[in-house]
Amino acid sequence: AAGRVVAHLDLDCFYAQVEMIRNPELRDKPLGVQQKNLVVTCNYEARKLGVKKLMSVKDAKEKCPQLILVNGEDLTPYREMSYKVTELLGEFSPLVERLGFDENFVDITEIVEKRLNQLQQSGCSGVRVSGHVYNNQGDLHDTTHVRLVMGSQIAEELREAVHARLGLTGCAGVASNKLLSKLVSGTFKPNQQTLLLPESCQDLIRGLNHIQKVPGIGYKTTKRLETLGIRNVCDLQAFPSAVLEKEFGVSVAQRIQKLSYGEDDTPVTPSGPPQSFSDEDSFKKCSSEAEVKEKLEELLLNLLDRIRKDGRQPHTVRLTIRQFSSSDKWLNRESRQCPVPPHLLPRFGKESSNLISPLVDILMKLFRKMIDVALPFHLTLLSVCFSNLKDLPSGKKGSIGFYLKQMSPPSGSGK
DNA sequence: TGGGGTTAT
DNA sequence: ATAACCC
Repeated sequence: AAGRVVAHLDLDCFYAQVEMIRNPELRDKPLGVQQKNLVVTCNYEARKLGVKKLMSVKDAKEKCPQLILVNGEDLTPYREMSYKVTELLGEFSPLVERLGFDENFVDITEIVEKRLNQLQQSGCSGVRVSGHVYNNQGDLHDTTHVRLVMGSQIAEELREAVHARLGLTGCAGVASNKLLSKLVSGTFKPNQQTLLLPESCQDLIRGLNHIQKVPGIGYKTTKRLETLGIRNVCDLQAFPSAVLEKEFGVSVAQRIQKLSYGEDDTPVTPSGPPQSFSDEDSFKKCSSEAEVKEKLEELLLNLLDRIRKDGRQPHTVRLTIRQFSSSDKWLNRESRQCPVPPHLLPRFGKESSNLISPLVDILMKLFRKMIDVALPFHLTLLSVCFSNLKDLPSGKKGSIGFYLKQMSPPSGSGK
């Protein structure tokens, strides 16, 4: 087996791009997408003027008084466009894995092999690289690189297709695994692509000056690594594996140490349709049962609509809350879940009106498992999640379609 | 600090 | 059910 060829696609400031498509007047103006008190992303016009991702609205307006803000708390337009991108990529290869709404991995090994065979039969030679090459190291004519170089051409075609069919621009990285493709995709930033050849792998990974930049090493792990005196990728590479295993357990220790060498053997796993549907809202204060009920009804209305369009039945409901706490930073979420009563399941295909009140009752029971309503409480977030999604028990063979593709139901002939 | 997602334990 | 990770 010769290695894989993986492309990572990362759309440029995705929410802002979607908003500019929805309203082209915003095209050439500095635009930010706002959720509550945050500018969660912004277009490049705004970035030129000093606006950054996740900047507070206050700071952003100080930096850039002309900034136009659109509310992005309802993710529906972004979610829909996101799945269109994933579906489009699925036309090239069945191996497409989503990461958030704006990133996709595509395993393009099979496409490369097919083209390689055609190329060999037609006797052509010389394969041109598309886009940048990281560090410009390595011999592009080296036959050991031909598959990756062809991968760069395919990545170009993926980006072209996304632009031509959906009007979106983005970056791509091509490398021999997911980790490296993702790391390299960000090297040239808007709307460009970069190929990583094996010679430059160590430069790429060791060039990360903080370990938290390594995808898979998050906040908690970084803190614990720092306790061990590990601050950068080189430290982690050189650290004794036995000691690391004692701190993190064998599984985590081996995984993160391999990551530090740029090694990642996890396959590109097709995401398929979503595993869960959730809707949440945050607020300054919610302190009565009546308010909770109101909020839950709103969340449910949105969710039931999405589930109806999906067509599957959720067998589990979960309620998540965040309680106000002055000191605690971010860890303060609790949840309770329970099965959806089987007699409610058939109602999921239809109008939400018969489902909403029994579900609110269930959610309020879950709520009372966490909160003693006889005492004062102060919530800052409510979230409802449906999971454990199952296909409808249908007598017919064959599973449901791909992703959220909705075909209009067959007209007439309702028996 | 938003409003989502996933997998592992 | 929580904890970690990702965007």
